[in-house]
Amino acid sequence: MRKPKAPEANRALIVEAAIDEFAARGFKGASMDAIAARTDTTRALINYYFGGKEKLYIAVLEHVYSGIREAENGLDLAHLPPRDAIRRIVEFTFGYYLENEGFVRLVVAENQAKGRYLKKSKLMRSLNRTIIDTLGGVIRRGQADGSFRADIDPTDVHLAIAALGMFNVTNQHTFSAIFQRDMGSKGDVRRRREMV
Amino acid sequence: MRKPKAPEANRALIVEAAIDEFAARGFKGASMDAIAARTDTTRALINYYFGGKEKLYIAVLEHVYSGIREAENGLDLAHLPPRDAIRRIVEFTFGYYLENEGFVRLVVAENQAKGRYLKKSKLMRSLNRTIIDTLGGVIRRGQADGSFRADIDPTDVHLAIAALGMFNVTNQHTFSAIFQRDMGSKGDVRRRREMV
DNA sequence: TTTGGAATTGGCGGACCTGTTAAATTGATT
DNA sequence: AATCAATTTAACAGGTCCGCCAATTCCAAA
Repeated sequence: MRKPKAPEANRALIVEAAIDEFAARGFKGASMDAIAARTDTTRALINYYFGGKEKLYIAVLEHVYSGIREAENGLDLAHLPPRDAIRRIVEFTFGYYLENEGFVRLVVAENQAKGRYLKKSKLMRSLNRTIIDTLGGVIRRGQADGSFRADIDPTDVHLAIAALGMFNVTNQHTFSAIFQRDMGSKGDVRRRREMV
Repeated sequence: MRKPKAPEANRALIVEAAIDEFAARGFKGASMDAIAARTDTTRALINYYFGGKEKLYIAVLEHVYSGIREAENGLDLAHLPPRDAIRRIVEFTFGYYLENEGFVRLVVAENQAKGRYLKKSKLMRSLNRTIIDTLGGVIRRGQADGSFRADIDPTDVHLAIAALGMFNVTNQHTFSAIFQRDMGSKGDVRRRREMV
């Protein structure tokens, strides 16, 4: 009793399952068998496809980073006044992190590994220039029409947006436990997004 | 050829080494043998002291949380005007995270574990009330003398301060790698602290 | 000096986990 | 129908890691 051949579908399934597993347990903590179980395949098959745990992890990393940058490119900010454009970027980012915990937790995992695997992927550098560019464009427009101060660095702005957005996801559990707040409740989330 | 008896000194050494190891590799990733090697002891001895990996991890958690809360209590804010007091809290927190990466990375690790171990420690709840109380006190004073708005929640303020401060440490590597910034350079760090 | 409990060590057993390899199976092509 | 490459499976070998136990050593008090 064999499964029918479905390599492409399997590849996609494996990547999705791997996102969850790596996000939940980090690189070392993740188990190839666990990923195989989630996809009704075997560890050997995954190795046949991706060539090992590390290669799979890097493939996952590239997949999720591509995902968020693509979504950002679809924001269509050109016709918005600078202040509204910034607000839109903030709300989008905050929401994206919330709906894609996998991405956020992978970034955390990758930092725990000191960025070791990210550095091995050439694809990354080109990929991530775009968010700074779009942010820079909006800021320049805002400076030209007087909405924004002159001494603003796009990378700094991105840092602030990312920091406040990620914290909500990454520190959910300790924050909830320590300060008796349900970080997940709908009302609170909306309020925090507004605050950012 | 045995080592002399030095249980108290050993206990302290082991906790320090465990902070580094757990911070660097997370709960599951950390190796008891690695901790033993750093302290010139053996895995069996550590188990004799702490009763297992999980108990040791919880002891470490309580140790580092006690550390930051004690330091916060020494801030002596009563004689400062509200705005200066807030600024002092921000600068202290930012600096403490930077100098105690171990603490920050342990918080990250604990969140990856969904706060499982933190919840097992009764000590935590009482410990962490203090930071919110001191912040609340400063904010009330500021609202009374008109420096601050009325609609401010101390927990929200703490969240913002913690988020921006932690991001610098936790996302150092991915941020540096992606945006070609050396997050560690002295000048940049000072500038970012001022920004917060 | 003896003794008893605390501290310390080495080693064993069991559980996981990963990468590989040889064999079995499938589906398309001839 | 036969063939052949692409998939898929089962099993093995090597490695790491943790908790436990029995034995040994240290120290202080009697």
